[in-house]
Amino acid sequence: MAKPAEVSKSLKPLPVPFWDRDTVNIAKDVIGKVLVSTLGGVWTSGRIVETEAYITGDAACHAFKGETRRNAAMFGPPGTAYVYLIYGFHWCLNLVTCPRGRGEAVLIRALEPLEGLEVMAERRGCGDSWALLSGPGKLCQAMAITAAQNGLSLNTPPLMLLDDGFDSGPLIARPRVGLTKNAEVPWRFYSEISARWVSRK
DNA sequence: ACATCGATCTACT
DNA sequence: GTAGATCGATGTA
Repeated sequence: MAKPAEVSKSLKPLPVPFWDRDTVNIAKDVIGKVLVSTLGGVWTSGRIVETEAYITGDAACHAFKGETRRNAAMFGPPGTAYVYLIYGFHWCLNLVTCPRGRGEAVLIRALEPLEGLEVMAERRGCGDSWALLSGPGKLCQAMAITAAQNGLSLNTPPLMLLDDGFDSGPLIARPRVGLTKNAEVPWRFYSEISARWVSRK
């Protein structure tokens, strides 16, 4: 689907070398990038403002005990989506990182709304832009992301990860949310200047 | 088979 | 602050 008129700057896909580093650094560097969904025939987008890293040897990582049917997409190529259901209600979107087959990923926790606000608000049943995408389950609902997108590339519609050159500035590192295992490590990151859009401070 | 728990969110008190 | 919605993976038998 074509870009809407208001998409201005030089939006470009992330280059292959972007993925060629460790997952914690990818979790930091993906903040500021633009996530686009064209699901449902509607262009919706948001800027990533909050992420969490999940890596090999990390007891909180879904891949910790090896590959299962649920987490299989985590072992796919870098730059693809791992989508899973949490608490029986909410879909969560992860970016699979590299190297392929290690089962590492970055959880997308919050976005600053950019485009398609009306559709996203309708899907969410909520008109407050600050609450539209401020949580992993919320952003999937707003962008119509479900298990149907599990394993898809993030370089082609319906899901795209784009760079418009935005500088997110300094990041804040905090412990990840909702964990019992390995709960202390500060592998949740968010942009200080975008803090109004994050799920929690 | 059954019980428990989890990378959540909303609505209520 | 906490109850409740409800799915899939996992552990115990």
